[in-house]
Amino acid sequence: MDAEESRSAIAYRQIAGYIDNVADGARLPPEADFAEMFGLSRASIREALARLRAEGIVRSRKGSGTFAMRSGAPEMVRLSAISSVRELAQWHEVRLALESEVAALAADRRTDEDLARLEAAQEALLASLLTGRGEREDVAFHAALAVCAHNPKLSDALGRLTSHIFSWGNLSAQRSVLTMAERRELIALEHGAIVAAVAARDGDRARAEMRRHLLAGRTRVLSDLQM
Amino acid sequence: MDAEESRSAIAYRQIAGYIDNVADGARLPPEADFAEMFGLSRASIREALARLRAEGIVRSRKGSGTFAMRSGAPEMVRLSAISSVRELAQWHEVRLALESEVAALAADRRTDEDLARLEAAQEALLASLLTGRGEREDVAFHAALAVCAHNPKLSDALGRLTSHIFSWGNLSAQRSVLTMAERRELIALEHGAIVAAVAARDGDRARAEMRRHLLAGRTRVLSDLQM
DNA sequence: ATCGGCAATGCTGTCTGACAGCATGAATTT
DNA sequence: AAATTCATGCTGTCAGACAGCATTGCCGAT
Repeated sequence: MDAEESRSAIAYRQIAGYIDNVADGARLPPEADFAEMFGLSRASIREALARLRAEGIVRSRKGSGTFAMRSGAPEMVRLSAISSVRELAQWHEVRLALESEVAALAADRRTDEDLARLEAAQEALLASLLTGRGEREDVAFHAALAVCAHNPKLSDALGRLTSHIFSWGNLSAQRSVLTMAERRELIALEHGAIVAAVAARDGDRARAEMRRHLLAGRTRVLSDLQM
Repeated sequence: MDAEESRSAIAYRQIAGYIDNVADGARLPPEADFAEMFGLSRASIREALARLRAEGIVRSRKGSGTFAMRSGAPEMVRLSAISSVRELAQWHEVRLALESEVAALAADRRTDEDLARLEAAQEALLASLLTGRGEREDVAFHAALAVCAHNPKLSDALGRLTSHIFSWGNLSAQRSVLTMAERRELIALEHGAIVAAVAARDGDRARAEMRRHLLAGRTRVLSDLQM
């Protein structure tokens, strides 16, 4: 089910959960206690705390202790590093939410020029899949769709999120269970359905097709990871 | 007066400087080499690397090495001050995307305790609407719903976004075209439909009801603004 | 009794040494 | 030449130890 989560990731999750049930500014248990609590070494605890420190969730003072900083109210949503399959799945759900809305808005608001650019992006993607993995062209397709939605905030957030998720996949082993031909056919089909819905200005259908596309992609990725 | 810089801070500065002079995606020297270079222990190097990992500047792969990720966007999106109705509408669309997905996931994944908390939040909201504007309770209701979705990334992003939007529009509720009684009735109706869908574990209906709720709210706010 | 200093204790920061397990490239075999 | 095995390098993790800062609480001086 869950591909082995690293020990420091376990520590991170546990400590984050601990902080959720604690007052703002409260002092956390010593690292040694956390280590004993979770059955991990102090090194793993420190690894997790280093991440929490970097995220502003926690603050450590030498000789004094580590303190929860829940009111660290950053004015932005941070894309913290993805360190487990679980986190990848969570970000993927955020992407699904944004991208399906983008598809619907794109169908409602697209101009004819928008549609032309979208179709061009789709053709470029299919062409590049004959020779390479077409990863960049896939991103370009989704970017072209985002433009159609005419909502800069939404497309900006989605763009950063997508590249964040892709950067994880870049460094992980790219061993797909699909052949290039199968992959190309699937993308042609799924993207094609989205383009058709956008062309028909059918927002609900565009949303549904995008959901199908992303959910299918998630299934493919997860089955790859379980090989 | 030099407040002694911690060793891990030195390591962080040095490694960050090293990364600046290196290509994107390049492989960094092994931790042991960094340690020898800077005259520090591997523990301090790892402490610095943990921070760089959390910031998305580097990524480590077990058995392979640590790699520079200069293009890693550290933040999802900056919630800059809303300075126009157009921007408000754009953020509202982002919220709509996230919140409707949250509603669907909440219906799929809620536990019985989640549901109890959600219903309690709804009752608290209705009670507070008898005396005040119930703004804080409204936020609490949506927060309770976000908990049901069991996706920290998604609920965190949504929470920040919602408070951002609310910080702008807190005056809109004051000069509303609706009487308090009308407002209460509408919220009872719309929230009640969402709660019912979550209780029935009907994700699609929860999504639809949330969309309706937010779209109705947008219409109300915009009509207020045009008064 | 109050206040100032002082020792004891607890905690984080850092160091050292070691080992497991994954990834990669080289050597070897077919 | 291709496939397989093997050797090596690197990160992740563990264990134990010590330095130095903060805080607590005791003790003595006034």
